[in-house]
Amino acid sequence: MSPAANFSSSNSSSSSSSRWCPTPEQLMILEEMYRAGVRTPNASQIQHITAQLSFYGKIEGKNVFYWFQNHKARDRQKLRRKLCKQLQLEQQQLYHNYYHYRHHHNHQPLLMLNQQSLLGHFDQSPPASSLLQHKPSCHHHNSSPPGFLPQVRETPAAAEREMEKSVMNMYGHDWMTTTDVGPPSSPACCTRSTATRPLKTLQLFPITSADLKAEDNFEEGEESTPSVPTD
Amino acid sequence: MSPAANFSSSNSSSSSSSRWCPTPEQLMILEEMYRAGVRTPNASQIQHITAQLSFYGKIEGKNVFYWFQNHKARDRQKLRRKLCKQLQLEQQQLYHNYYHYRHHHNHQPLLMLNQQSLLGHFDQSPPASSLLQHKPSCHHHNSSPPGFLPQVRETPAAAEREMEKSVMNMYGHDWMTTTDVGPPSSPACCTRSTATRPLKTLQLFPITSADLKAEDNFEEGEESTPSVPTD
DNA sequence: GCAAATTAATGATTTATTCAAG
DNA sequence: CTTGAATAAATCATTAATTTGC
Repeated sequence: MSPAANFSSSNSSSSSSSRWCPTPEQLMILEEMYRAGVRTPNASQIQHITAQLSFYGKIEGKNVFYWFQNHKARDRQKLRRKLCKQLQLEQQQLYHNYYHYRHHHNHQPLLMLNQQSLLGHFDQSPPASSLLQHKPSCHHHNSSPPGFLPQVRETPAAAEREMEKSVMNMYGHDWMTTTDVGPPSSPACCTRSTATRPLKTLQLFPITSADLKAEDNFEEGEESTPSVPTD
Repeated sequence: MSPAANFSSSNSSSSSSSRWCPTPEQLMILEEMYRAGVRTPNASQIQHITAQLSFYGKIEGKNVFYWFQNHKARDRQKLRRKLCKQLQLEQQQLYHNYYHYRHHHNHQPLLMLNQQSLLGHFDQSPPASSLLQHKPSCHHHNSSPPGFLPQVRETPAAAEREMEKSVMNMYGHDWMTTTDVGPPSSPACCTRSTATRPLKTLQLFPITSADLKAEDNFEEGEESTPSVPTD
């Protein structure tokens, strides 16, 4: 019966599965609703939702209820942690970047560009583990409380200020107009016109949240994607 | 495709080119990074990337920023469209099955499960006819919510409050005991084997990390814990 | 073959949401 | 309840592909 509706509910007969296992369709719809604004549906809403979702697989009202509860909570949690991590990473990387930038001045055979190091400095390896030892609520400090930059002990005050600034104007679009890094010395191997380059000193850039994605995991879906372990 | 090694004019001498045109090398590197997991680089990361890419042609931080933004968005868009399509197809098939199963020649307004109507379904029953229209749009929200959906376009806070209240009602457990909203005869939900009789003292069933969302880490339960008060 | 015209991609802006801090 | 921070979604705009008439 209903081959089309053959969601792979792995618990048809096993009867051992004690918990609901949302089918992709259910999950997608739930997320869609969440995105649309549903946060804590009331009883009748839950009934509706459950009725609808039941077409895609076994489901009960409580599942829906809990799903929204959990999703909301985890969303919040995720965001909070993201902010924390981002700050720490940023501080750390700032130092690294400076170092790297100074250190990197050699020519690479076109297309070779040591992405390795670049990526290495980026999200791939979240050494945050060591930084985030204290899992408890990482208080974000908008204005950097005087005792919260333990990892940056090496970062000069200048860097700190830089960061502050860059973090500051994200949508002021200030960084956009003045942005332009001065390339070491372009070997002019560029295939494009690449006329002139203002060669300005680097300026502010948009702070764009953590790089380590913990939020798009839904769509990224790839088998071998690094997709950082989140934590 | 696109030898890309040709003078593409456009930007001859002055800055006539109004927008950045990535060189193949730059593009390649960017894509490599994206593949490697970089999604939303922060200020310092953008600095770094820009510095590196400037080796291959003129580029500014904002270009890098925008590139990642767009790439990510369009990637997601693509995937979403795919999912929608699939979902709709399944719905159609479901409907078809059901249609044949029950009324060989009658249009039955069975629960239609298209996202939009789903969202709107809280309010009123949507026209089932649209189900067979096979509309590939599947656009999320925007346009205008068909039904009402508490806060799709209204004051989120207000709606939130509304829902908060409803949560209280929830705890009446009424909906929980009612659980399993039996679909007409859902061709696929004949799995009422285990949960036919909802227990009053239900255990908590957090969303299980099905396949899409990899919620591997549940650290602090925080408010996510349903904790059904039981009054 | 080649440009004008048309369409598809994609860079750049704007707008709407979301959560949390004050 | 308001506001700040930071997107992600939607949209605008320009460049590259392509189609088409000559």
